[in-house]
Amino acid sequence: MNRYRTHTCNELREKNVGNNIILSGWINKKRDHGNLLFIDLRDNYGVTQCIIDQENSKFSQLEKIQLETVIKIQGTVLKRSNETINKDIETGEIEVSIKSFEILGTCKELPMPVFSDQEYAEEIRLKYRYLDLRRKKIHENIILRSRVISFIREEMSKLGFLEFQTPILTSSSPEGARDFLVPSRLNPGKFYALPQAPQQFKQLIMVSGFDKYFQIAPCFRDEDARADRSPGEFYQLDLEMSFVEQEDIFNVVEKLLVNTFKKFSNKKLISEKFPKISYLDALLKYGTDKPDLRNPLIINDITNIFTRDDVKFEIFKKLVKSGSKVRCIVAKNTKDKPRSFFDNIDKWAKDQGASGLAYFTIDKDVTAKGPVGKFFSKEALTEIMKITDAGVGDSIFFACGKKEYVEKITSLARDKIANDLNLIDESLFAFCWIVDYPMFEKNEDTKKIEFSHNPFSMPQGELDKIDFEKPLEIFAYQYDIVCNGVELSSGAIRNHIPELMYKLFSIAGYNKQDVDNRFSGMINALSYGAPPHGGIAPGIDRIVMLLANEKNIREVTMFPMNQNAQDLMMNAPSNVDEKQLKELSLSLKLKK
RNA sequence: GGGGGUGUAGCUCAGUUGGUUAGAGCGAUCGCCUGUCACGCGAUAGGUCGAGGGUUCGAGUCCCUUCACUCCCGCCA
Repeated sequence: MNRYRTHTCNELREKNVGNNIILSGWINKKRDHGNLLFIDLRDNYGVTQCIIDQENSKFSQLEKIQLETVIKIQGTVLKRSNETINKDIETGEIEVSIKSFEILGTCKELPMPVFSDQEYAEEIRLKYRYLDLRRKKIHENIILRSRVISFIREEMSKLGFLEFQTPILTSSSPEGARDFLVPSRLNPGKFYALPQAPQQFKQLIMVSGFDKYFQIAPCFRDEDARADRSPGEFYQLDLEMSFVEQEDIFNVVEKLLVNTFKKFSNKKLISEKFPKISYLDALLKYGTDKPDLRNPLIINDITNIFTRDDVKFEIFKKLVKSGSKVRCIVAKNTKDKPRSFFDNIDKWAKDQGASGLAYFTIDKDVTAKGPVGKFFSKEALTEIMKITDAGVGDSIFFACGKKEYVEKITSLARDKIANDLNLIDESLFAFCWIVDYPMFEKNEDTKKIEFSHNPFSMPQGELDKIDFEKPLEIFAYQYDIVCNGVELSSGAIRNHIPELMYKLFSIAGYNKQDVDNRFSGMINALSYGAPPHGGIAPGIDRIVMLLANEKNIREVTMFPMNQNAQDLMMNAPSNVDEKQLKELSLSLKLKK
C-alpha cells in the first residue's frame, strides 16, 4: 500500500462502503456549515466529497485550510442517504468521513480561481498555466491530446510505419518561413536552424530504404501567431512512403483521419471518402484553398454579365473592361429579411477593407429590388439566375475587383452570410482534399516566377511531355487536407529525379550551383538511387483543436506562448550573460 | 509593419450627459450556522480606474501620446 492513497478521487463506489481508505488530492471546494464541513477532494481522475464535523479534533484546523491545498485524508466510506446523492459526479453515491488528515502541499492565496467556469484573461492563464491546467475543461483537452497521439501512433504502427526522430539542430532552409536560429559555439559565426518541418530528413529516410516513416514531429517557424497558429512551435504527424502514387497516400491518411475523428468525437463526418477539389476550382467556388464545406454557399463568376449593353452598372463595367472580375454569392430566400440584414453585411464588408458589397433581391416577374437593382435588365437578370441557380426571393451579393481581391472578399463574405443565416451545421466534420496545385506562380510585385508551394514536389504528367516554356501551366502532385475550413495538412509526391529538380529550380531562378549549395544533402542523396516517394504531414494541434471543439490552439496546448512569442510562466525569451554571448562570438546591436 | 477590440479590487465585471466618499459577485480575513454539492447569513480589509500628458472649477468618463493582452491583415515552402 502506498502511503499517499489507497484509491483515486474517482474510484470509490457503493461497494466500498465501510472501507478504511486514504485519498490524496487538491481541495477543490469547501462548504462550511459551522459544525459540519464538506470538502470536495480532486485529483486527475475526479472528485470525492469528504466530510468532517466538530466532534473531530482536526475540525477547526481543516476549516481554516486554503482551497487548492494538497492534502491526504484518512477516513471511512459512507453511503449517502437518498436525498443527498449527487448525480453530477461519479462518486456521488458515497462520501468519505474524515478521521485524520495531513497537509502535503500548502497553497498561497490564488491569483485565479481553479474551481470556476468563468473565462479569464489569457495573460493570467498563461502566467499561472499550472493552475489553469487544473481546470476541468482544459485538463480534459490535454488528456484528449495525449489519447489522440497514442491512438495515431498505434494506427501507424499497425500500418507498418516506423517512427524515427530527426535532428532538431539542423541547417537553415532558404525557402519558406523565417527560421529560428541557434548560434554555434564550435563554429563561430555560423548558425543552426530549428527545422520548419523534417522535410528533407524524411526524404532522406526514404532514400535510405526504410519504406514507411512517421513521426510526431516538432516544427519551428518564426512567424506571427493566429488563433489556429501557435507562435514558435507546433506538431505534425509527419509521414512519408516509398513506391507510392498520390492515391496511396490518400488511402492511408483518409482512413487514419476517419478512424481518429470517429473515435474521439460524436460529430458526424459528411463523407468518409474525402471529396477532391482542384486548387483552381476551390479559389473560384469558395475564394480560398481552405473552404468550409459545411457552408452550402457557392461563389459564381458573373464577369461577362457586365459586358452586356443592357447592364448599366457603369462602375463595375469600367472595372471589368480593365480586367477586374465580378463574383457573386446567392443567399436563398432572403426576400423578407429586414433592410438591416443587408446593411449589416455591407457595413461588415467595408470593415474588411472592401469598398462594400453590392446586392439586390430577385422579386416576382424577375425584377431586381435593392440599391443597384435598377441597373439590370430582365434578360441580364435571367442570365445571372441561370449561372448562379438563383430563384425568385433570393438575394445576390457581388463584388468587383482584381482576381485576388475578389477571391478574398467573397471568401470572407461566404462565411459571414452563412453565419448570419445560420447555415453552418456545427455537428459535422466536412473533410476535403485540395489537389492539383500549380507548380509555379508569378509574384505580382517582382513579376518573377516562384514556387507556389513545395519546391520538392513532382510535376504532373509524362515527364518528357512537360512544357517548361509555360511554367504557369505545370501542375504538381501536391495536396492539402481541409476540414471545416481549417487547413490540416499538406503533402506531395516528391521529385526524386535530380535533373528534373535542377530544371524546375532553374525556372524559379536558381542555377545548378545554387541548388547544390542550398540542398546539397538532398540533391546528392537523390543521385544515388532514390525511390519514388511521397508523403504528407497533418497538424496534430489542429486535429485536436477540431476534436475538442475549440477555436483556439492554445486551448489544446499545454504550455503555449502568447501572441508576442513569450512564455509568461518561464519568462522566455530572456536576456543572457555577456559570458554566454562571448562564447558564441555574438554581440548585440539593439534597435532603439 | 497595419487595422479592430479590451484594460476599473487578487479574479470576473458594472460605473448614466464630465459632478459628493468609485460599486457588485467570487476570493481573502473575522464571526454565526450539522446535509451541502455555485451551501447560507453578517462584518472587515482590499483601488496609481494600464501609464504619461492635456482640456476643465471638476476626468474612471472628453482629447493626445504610449504600454500590455487579444482578434484580424501582412507573413505562414
